[in-house]
Order: sequence, then C-alpha cells, then structure tokens
Amino acid sequence: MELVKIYECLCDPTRLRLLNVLAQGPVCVCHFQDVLGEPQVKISKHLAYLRERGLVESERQGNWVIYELAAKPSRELQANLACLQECAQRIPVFKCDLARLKKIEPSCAWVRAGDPGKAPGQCRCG
Amino acid sequence: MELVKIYECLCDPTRLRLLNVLAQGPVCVCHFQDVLGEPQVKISKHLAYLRERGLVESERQGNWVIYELAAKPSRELQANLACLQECAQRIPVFKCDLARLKKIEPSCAWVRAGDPGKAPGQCRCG
DNA sequence: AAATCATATTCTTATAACGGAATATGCTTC
DNA sequence: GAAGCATATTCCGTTATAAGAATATGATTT
Repeated sequence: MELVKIYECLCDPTRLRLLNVLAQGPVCVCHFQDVLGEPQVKISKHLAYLRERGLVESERQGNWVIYELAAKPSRELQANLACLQECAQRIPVFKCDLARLKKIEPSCAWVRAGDPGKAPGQCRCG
Repeated sequence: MELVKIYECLCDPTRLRLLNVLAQGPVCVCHFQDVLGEPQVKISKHLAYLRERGLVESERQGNWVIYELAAKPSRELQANLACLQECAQRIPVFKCDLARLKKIEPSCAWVRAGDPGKAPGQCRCG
C-alpha cells in the first residue's frame, strides 16, 4: 500500500526534519548538515531513503547535490506533507530548523534560483 | 517526538485498516476479525500496539472488548487521523472494510448504543 | 467447577531499521 | 594526474517489528 510507504518515511525524526526544511524549497546536502546539526552519513542515508521511496528528488550541480520535494506527488503524499507542515508549525525543533535555514539562505541563493552558473567554487555553508 | 510515535502507528496496513474502521465508532474485537478477515492474534496484537501508544482505548463488556479512538486526541493525532480518513476514502481496501462493517452493523447495535445490558449471551459476528 | 467463548500473551523466527566508522565515488581545481 | 571537497556506500552491531503457533487469562453459561 502506497500509504504505508509514506508513513514509513515519516516515522523517523531526522526524516521529518528534512522534509520540513524541503518544504521551503530546494536545499543542498551541506546545508542540511548545518541546519540539522547531524553528521553527514546520517543526512545522506536518510535522504537516500526518501529518494528511493519517491518522496524527494535529487540533482547534481557540480560538487553538490540538491534535493527537493517530488515534483509530482501523489494525492496521498500531498495530503500528508500538508498535514506534516501544519503540525510542524507548532513544534520547536522544526521552527528552529527553519530559523537556521533562513540565516544560511543568503549564502545559497543560487540554489533556489536554479542557476548553476552562479555556483561558487567552494561551498560556503556555515 | 510524539509525531514520530503517531507515524509509527500508521506504517502498517493492518493498523490503518483498524483505524479506518474505528473512525465509524466503537467496535469489538470479533467484529474486526470479521471485517478485516485476519486472524485473531494479528488483530489483537495490533490493537494492543495502538492502545499502548494512546491512539485507541478499550473497555471490557463481559466477554468482549470494545475498542474506540482515543477520547482526547492531541492536535497532531487529530490532524493525521483526518488526513488518513481523506486518503482512505479513495482506496479500495478501506472502502471494502466499511462495506463489510455495515453488513455486520445491525447485529451489534448494542455496542454502538453503549448499552451493556443488551449484550447477548453469544457474539453473533458474521 | 467444568466447559466454552473472546481476547491477550509468550515464544520463536525472520526481516528491516538506525547509527557510527571506515571507505568509496564523482567533480573540480591546481 | 594528484589533491581536495561534497556526497554516497559498505560493514557492523544493536534494536525493533511482524507473523504464526501455542498457551494463558478472564468472563459466562451449564
């Protein structure tokens, strides 16, 4: 059942945080590390988990990999992501993540702009 | 995180079916067996799982045990159960379960009425 | 109190998940 | 092509989950 696959993705705190951040737009892996404050392996593995199950998509831009929410989510996925968003608004961890994301945001405007030409020679996370 | 606990409850097909049925009102275990067509152990264990995590509550009425959704669900739980309901409407398994429930319903009106005095001497499931 | 019915628990086996350490891959720059 | 950076994968130990078989509990009827 697809619904079960979705819930399996949602039953880990790290993945919830990743999805919450992704709701704001595309993000590259190194920013996740900074925003969540979790080690690289952990982030990478959970992103892979989400990608394999179709919740997110990734695209390589030079040295970096940008992740974003699935472009064509099923009705069920849409509904559940919306529900998560609603819940996350009231939960401190998620709010903190978004706050940290905003601080970093200026330094990675090129990611959001989708303009790979502007990618710097070195990641300026942090 | 409470949200994670909720999603853990939701990431099993049997539990989703149980919750979908429970959205219609209180149900006793033997009816679940009939509606889902699953063995007693399976039903019982999944109900226990949901009870331990606060999604459902149970009450003994003579030989039978009646389950119902938590009386005071958290905001998060409410939101997610509503979301599940919305999704389930479109998924065949869940619709079939509700159809079977309706067929059985007349024989267990006493459960819904909450009138233990009317409990029959023998369960008339099926 | 013995038998019966409805439900719960225990035991076992198989499978999947998480996390961390170490290592590998893929680009880019020099 | 060697070095460096960002990301992914493999390996390992631990823990959680699911399902079925068998058994136990608790209430009711005879």
